Amino acid sequence: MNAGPPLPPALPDWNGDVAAARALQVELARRVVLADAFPRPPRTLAGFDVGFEDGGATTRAAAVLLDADSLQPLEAHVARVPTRMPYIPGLLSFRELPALLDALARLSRAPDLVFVDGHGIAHPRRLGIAAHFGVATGLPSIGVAKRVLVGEHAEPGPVRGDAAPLLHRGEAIGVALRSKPRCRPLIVSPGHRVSLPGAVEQVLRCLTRYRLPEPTRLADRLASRRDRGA
DNA sequence: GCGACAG
DNA sequence: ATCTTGTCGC
Repeated sequence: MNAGPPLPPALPDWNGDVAAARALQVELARRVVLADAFPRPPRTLAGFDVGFEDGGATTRAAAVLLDADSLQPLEAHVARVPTRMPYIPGLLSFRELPALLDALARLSRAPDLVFVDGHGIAHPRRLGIAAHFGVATGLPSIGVAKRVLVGEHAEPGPVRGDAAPLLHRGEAIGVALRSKPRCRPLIVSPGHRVSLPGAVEQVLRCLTRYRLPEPTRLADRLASRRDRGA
């Protein structure tokens, strides 16, 4: 194996110490691998997203497993856990990861590639929720966010597939990708065991008629309560 | 000191 | 994220 140094505690109980949480992110970010290390092409994909109930007291996470070729869902699960921490920009993963891991455990098999709603390395310390999820589980992951957290980018062209690099402190940390005409671009960034070009390539492969790629779109519907049966 | 700020 | 109806546009 190639385990490398053991992982620092990924989810310490929240005690309000923002500085300590940030320091842990810097430590975990060192474990992120930005090279494509997943089955190519992948056979199964998984999409993850989080929502809240009871005025935020309960965190609800959705996990959807899909066939990579047909993009059809194979399994869908929802996990509910008590919310332990408030939302703090830059520390999102500490708040949402517990629920996501619970949802992941419900899948009957491990996916070849994971898509998480939120950023990968397009984060102040390069550890957005998708990257944290990847390092914590060892699974290849990609971050698909609807808005920028850090960095700047030019307006991408109007055609699906047009992209503009997201830059931060001289680094290309992601891409603003036009996934659908007349819609704000998605911010795609590598999570773990995926390169930036690889992340964009895989997201493009999952686009149909909507703004979000299928894995994240399906998880989004389950997590956000507007999953009107059928 | 004044904004910005994933979900 | 969530609170919320109808409405403008393709």
